[in-house]
Amino acid sequence: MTRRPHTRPPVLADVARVAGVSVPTVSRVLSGSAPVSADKRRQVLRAIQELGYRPNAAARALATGRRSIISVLTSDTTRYGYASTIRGIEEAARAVGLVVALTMLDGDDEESARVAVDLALDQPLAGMIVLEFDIQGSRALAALPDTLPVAAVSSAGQGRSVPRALFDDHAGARDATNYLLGLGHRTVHHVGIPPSGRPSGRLLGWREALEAAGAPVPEIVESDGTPRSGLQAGARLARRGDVTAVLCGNDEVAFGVIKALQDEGSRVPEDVSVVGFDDHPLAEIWTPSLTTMRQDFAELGRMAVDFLLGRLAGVPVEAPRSTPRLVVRKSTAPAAR
Amino acid sequence: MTRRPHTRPPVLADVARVAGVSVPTVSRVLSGSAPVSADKRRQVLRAIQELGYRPNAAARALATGRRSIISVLTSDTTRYGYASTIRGIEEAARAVGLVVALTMLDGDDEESARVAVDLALDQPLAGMIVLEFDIQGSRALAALPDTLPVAAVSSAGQGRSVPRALFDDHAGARDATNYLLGLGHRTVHHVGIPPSGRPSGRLLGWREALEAAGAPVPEIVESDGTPRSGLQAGARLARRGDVTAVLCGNDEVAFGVIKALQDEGSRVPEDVSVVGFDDHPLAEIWTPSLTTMRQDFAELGRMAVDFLLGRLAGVPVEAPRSTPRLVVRKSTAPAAR
DNA sequence: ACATCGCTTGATAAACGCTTTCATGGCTGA
DNA sequence: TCAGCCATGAAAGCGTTTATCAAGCGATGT
Repeated sequence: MTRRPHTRPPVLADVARVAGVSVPTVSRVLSGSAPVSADKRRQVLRAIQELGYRPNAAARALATGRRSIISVLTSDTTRYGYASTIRGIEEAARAVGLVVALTMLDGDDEESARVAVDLALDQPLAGMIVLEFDIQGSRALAALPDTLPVAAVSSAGQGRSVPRALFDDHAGARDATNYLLGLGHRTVHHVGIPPSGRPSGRLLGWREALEAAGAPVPEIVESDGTPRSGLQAGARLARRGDVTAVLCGNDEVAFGVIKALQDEGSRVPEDVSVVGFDDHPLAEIWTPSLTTMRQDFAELGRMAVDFLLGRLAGVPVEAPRSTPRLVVRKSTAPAAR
Repeated sequence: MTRRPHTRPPVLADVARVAGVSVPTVSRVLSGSAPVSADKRRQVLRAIQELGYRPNAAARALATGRRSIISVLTSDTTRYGYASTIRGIEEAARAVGLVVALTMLDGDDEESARVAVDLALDQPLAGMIVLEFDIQGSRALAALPDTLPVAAVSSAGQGRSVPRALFDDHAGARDATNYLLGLGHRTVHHVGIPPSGRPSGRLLGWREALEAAGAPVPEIVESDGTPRSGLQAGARLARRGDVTAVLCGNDEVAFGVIKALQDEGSRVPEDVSVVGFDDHPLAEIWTPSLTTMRQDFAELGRMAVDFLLGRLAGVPVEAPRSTPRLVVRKSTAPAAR
């Protein structure tokens, strides 16, 4: 049982009284905004120590007008890409003394986007970062008032209304597809994940590469981005019979696809090559280890913060961009002849 | 290029002026704390709409003394257990109109714990939840002032100084070990993950079950909780030669252990049974699918919030407790004779 | 019918805890 | 002795909420 102190917490005036100085003097010691003589400073510090004084954040925010919260809006916090981006944002924010507030967007109608946004805006925000990896993110972006500094983290080629830190999954998907074509596969199938609005960059890059190579463009197999949906997608691919190469929208889906293919008797990579997207921590110890497009999400999150802060400071910053890199492992092989 | 409005945001006084009423009247419309005539109310609402007014959270917090932020301290945001717990916390907090602030504890010395705690305390906090899954969490807990309402999420059997929402991994590990012994295994090896202080509940439950059954207690193999470290642990186990059953500290480690065992020529489950902990989303599609102790982290997070809120309201709430449940899949089998 | 009372509604003012501007008084240095 | 500097304190905000007060107005009692 911890003692619940019913006495109100000490305030600046208490410190001043105990130290025998005026309120502004204490404030100056705290902020260093003006010189204070050595012994007064010492007395003040001692009083602070003694009383266990902590500045009231609300009062400080009100007086200074400085905001110290970055709000992050996201539809998910557990999946790899999301969680890593959030980690990057938090690290960068913490490095400059800002705190990250997290609000989930659950429900993909506009009403719930509005509710979530309202909740987030109830805080005194320095700025906001929206993870626009999916439709929920886009909805939230649309529901934001334009008076607030916002940065989105999203796939290149989305709308241009809001400043964005971009990951170029368009180029990434093109590279991955070309890699598979280069292995001799006649074409490449695609397991899509839910896009944030228009067709995803991954889809576009994939299609572009196929068309450029004169390869047929197969029908897309949809998934919701989870391993379980990958399982279903894999089963459908296995039934087609003519599939030799698959590009998946993310690694979690790729895991499911591989599993389903194996369950249906296809060997990976001997019969079917599979490429993922993101480089999930388990990709390298999957069986077979997964060839994937590595995406540095944490870096992306950090870039988003720097970008937002730069804009806040009035410095014109170019929208940062991160391009995924191919990591070749054991889930891909030259086409069988 | 979005228009950057250099005009300061509208305040209550602006609304009052536009609506032609006094400031407190606007406030009353907003909070409903006192009746306001119908047409004044209408005018006020129209003015709010027109100006795009948003109450200043800092001012409101200062005036009311109400705090709307729950701070979450955690050493990790990406791993499954952590991320899921955070999700549960966020959901429960949002349901009651609170916002979650996330601060990472990175560095396991006391100094960095103090820095992180200070940053978090710079906000006007309703309360704090510490994820005490590891030593960083314990450090942070120790660095907290005792004037703040705190709840920890931790393993049963840890210290009692702070109110905690508990997950009973002690009982879970005992159950898992008994299950393996029941399959006829002579003993069960354990791959540990970093504890939060004293020996982890998982370790204790495991040892307790072995001793109760009169089985030998093998030396523990350590890991850091990542798949990669599981790989090393698995390799070491494979070299021992006499291992037929392994209880892993979490699923990520179990994945690595299985992979390494397979690489070394052991079959799972025919030669070695492996049990994980947590029920990671990939556990069911691993090859072989992973038998594990399912832990409902999201529920645990929700319980922690309810617990904290109950204590804040002065209602004496019993510390909630969640016990993991065995999920049998294909990574375990009766001992070979 | 008139003064009185109670009730609704609006306004004035104080408070929340801090920062910041400005004025003041004591020093220093020439 | 006086200009100039420094440390310090008094006071005015920051944008809300809330208590207190005053005014308006219909209803009531005689």
